[in-house]
Amino acid sequence: MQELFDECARDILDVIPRIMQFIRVEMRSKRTPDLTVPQFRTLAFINRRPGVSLSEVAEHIGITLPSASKLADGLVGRALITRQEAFIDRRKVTLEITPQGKALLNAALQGAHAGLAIGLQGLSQEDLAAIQRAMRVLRPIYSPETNPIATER
Amino acid sequence: MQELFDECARDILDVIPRIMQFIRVEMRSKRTPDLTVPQFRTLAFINRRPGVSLSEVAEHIGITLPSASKLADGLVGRALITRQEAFIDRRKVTLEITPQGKALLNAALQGAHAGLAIGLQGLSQEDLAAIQRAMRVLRPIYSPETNPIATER
DNA sequence: TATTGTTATACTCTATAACTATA
DNA sequence: TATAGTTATAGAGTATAACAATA
Repeated sequence: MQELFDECARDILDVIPRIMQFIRVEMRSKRTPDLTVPQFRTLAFINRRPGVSLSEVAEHIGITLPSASKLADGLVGRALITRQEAFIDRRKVTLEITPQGKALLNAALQGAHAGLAIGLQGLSQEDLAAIQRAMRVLRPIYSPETNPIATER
Repeated sequence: MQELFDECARDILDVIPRIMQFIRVEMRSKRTPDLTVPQFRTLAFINRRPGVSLSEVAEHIGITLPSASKLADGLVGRALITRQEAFIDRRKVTLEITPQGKALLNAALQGAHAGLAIGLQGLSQEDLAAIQRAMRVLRPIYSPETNPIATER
C-alpha cells in the first residue's frame, strides 16, 4: 500500500511540471493575452475576492510578501488592478481588479482553456472523469489555504 | 460533452499551478537538496539518457536553446553534469551526469517524493487510482516529445 | 544554407534582509 | 512588540536577437 503512495508521488513529480510548462507556454503565446502564470493566478484571485489584502494574495499564490508586492507592482503598472490603503487597518492594502483587468483575465482564461481542451479531445469519458476526480482530491492537499504545510519553507 | 472538456480544462488550470507551487517550495526547502524544478528535471533527464545533446534537453523541458544553455551553465558550474563536444558532430554537445549529480538527484527525488506522499496518506485506493490514471493520460498530451503543439510559441 | 550552440540583453519570479508605518 | 507592506539586493528562468562554428 505504501507502494501506491510512492508511485503516485512519482507520477505527480513527472507529469505536473510538463503540464505546467504547457500552460506557461500557452499563456505567453500569441494566441493568448500575455500574462505570466503568477500574474494570471493573482488576477483571478482578486477577481473572485475583490478587496483582498496583499498578504492574502501571497498566501494563496504560495509566495512571500515581498514577492507578492513586486507581483502587484507589475499588475498595477499595467493598470490591471488597483492598490489602495485599507480604511479599517491602514497597514493593509486593498486590491481590486479594473475593467481592463477583467477583460484581459477573461481573454486569458478563454485562451488557456482552449489550448488545454484541444489536447483532451481524444480522451474517453472515463479518462476525463479520472482527471476531474484527481484534480478535486489533489486541490485541497496542495493548497496553502487548506494545508499550511504546502508553504512551509 | 464539450462541457466535460471545458470543465476538465478549468480544473487543470486551477489545480496544476497549486501542485507545481507545492513542488517548487518543497524543492527549495531545507528538507530537500536545493534544486530548482528545471534543474531537477534536466538532471533527471540526463540521468535517464546519458550523452543527450542540449537541443534534446531544450525540447524535453520545453524551453528555448538559449535558456537550456544557461540552465546547463548552472549545472556544470555546480559540477552536477559535464558538457563535452560531441565526436560525430562537433556542433553538438554531449551531456553527462556526474557522481555528485547522481547523488544530489537521488536525494532530491527522495525529498520530493516524501513531501508529496505525505499529503496522499488520507486518500482512498480509488482516489489514488484516479490520480494515476489522470497522470498517465495527461502525460503524453502535454509533453513536447509526443505532442509538438506543447511547445508552439 | 541549415543546424547547434553561445552570448548579449531584458524581464519576470522568487527569496532574504532591512526598513517604515500602523496597531 | 507584532503585523502589513515596501525597498534593496541577488540569483534563477525565460525569451528574442545576433553571432560563431560546423555540417
